[in-house]
Amino acid sequence: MLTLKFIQEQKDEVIKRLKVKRFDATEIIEEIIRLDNERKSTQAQVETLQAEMNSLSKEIGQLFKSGQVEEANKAKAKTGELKDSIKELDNKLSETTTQLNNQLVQLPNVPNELVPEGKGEEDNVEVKNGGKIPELHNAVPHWDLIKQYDLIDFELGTKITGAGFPVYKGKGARLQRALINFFLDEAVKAGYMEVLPPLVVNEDSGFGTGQLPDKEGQMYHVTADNLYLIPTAEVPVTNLYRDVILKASEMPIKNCAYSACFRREAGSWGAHVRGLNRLHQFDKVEIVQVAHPSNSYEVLEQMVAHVQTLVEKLELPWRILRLCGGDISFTSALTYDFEVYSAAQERWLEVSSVSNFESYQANRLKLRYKEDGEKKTQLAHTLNGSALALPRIMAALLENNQTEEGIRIPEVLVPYTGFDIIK
RNA sequence: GGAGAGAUGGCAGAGUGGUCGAAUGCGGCGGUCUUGAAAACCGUUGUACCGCGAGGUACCGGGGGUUCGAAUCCCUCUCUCUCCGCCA
Repeated sequence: MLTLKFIQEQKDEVIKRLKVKRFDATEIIEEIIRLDNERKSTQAQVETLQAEMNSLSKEIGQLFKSGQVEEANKAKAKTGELKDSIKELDNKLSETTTQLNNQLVQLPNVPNELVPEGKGEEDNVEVKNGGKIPELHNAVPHWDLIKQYDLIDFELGTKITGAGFPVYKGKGARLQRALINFFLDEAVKAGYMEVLPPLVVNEDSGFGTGQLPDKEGQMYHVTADNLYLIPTAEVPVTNLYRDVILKASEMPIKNCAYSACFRREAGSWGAHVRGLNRLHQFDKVEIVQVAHPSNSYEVLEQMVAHVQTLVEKLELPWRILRLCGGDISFTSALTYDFEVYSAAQERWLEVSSVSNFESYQANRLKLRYKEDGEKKTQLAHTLNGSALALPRIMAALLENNQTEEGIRIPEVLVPYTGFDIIK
């Protein structure tokens, strides 16, 4: 969430920039400022009374100690009223604070200046592309290829779990594992430290990265223990740094993680979400960085560059989009999406999303740093990106590399798969 | 799942109703000494909020209560450890 200081000091700027996200913040900001001011004055009152109470209590203690019991009892009588006022004001204070927080979490992150105006996907701006779109005739879509070569079984998944939970089999499973290992190895080579996090997180973690309180419905909730299945490794990995004060010299922190990801995603199930295009459970390798505010945008560029090397090595046609205000997420300040071209579906598939959250998550996480020798703490910046999400990569690889003989495996993956063609 | 013990500052660990934001040790930082380092010695060392400032307030796992006053007493939740059971 945004800091109160920022909102108070740059109110008009916040309203203006949130318009790019198509969010009218005028009212909510007025309310936040009103509540914050109320909070401050109530707090001042409470603290004055508490100070009074503290000194009175000390006096009573002294009186008892010196045996002046009567005096002490007299003084005691005075505290009752004070106590009541403190209690009353204290209740008001916590009520105001709760209301303030409720408003604050509803305010999205302000977008960076680079974020273009726009309503939705169609207004995203292509910033770069590469690779070659293969020319295939009668290309078979991946949902048919996986049946033909017996790589993934959706019906079996439906039988044991439900729709959107595929079962990978034989070379399909092996290819999946190859991609995971390839992505992890590449990330480690690029300086990211690998972590293998829990796939289930608590409420605090969900709040820290911004999934809770509002996007509850998108996660699977283990109600018996009040835990959530992670929608992305971003959640557990970023939360490793919750309530942490770093030294400036420790940044940037670079972590990567493979995880299964779980999404309830109550969307439609038409042609565009067929096969591997949208699943309830899928695999992903995520890269996460905690960076100094002064260079977090350079870090973002590096992360984008890293993802680019992946799609290039996989020989997939790719393009990078800068998300417009209407398509960028609630918590992000700037996001680049990677898409790869899927030759049989004849459309671009999103396979990565790389974002700078600036201090928006850090403020929720209480993730701070100190400059060398400085006493005051400042909020760090957090970033993350998919590197990469597997299912659509798999879809594109299968569709783009289909030949008369079978499905050709890109060279970089052969050491991982142990085969160079699926027949 | 059953029984017991516990949760205090970066770490270890004292404190069982007032003078305790909290002893002491270690670690960190600064200094003295030294050509430099080590050792020794001296000093310093939590976070947040309010306030221009002086200063004030809160925090001893979380929440609630008792009391003029709570790290300390009571209730409750969470977590950790030990033993037993079960188990990949």
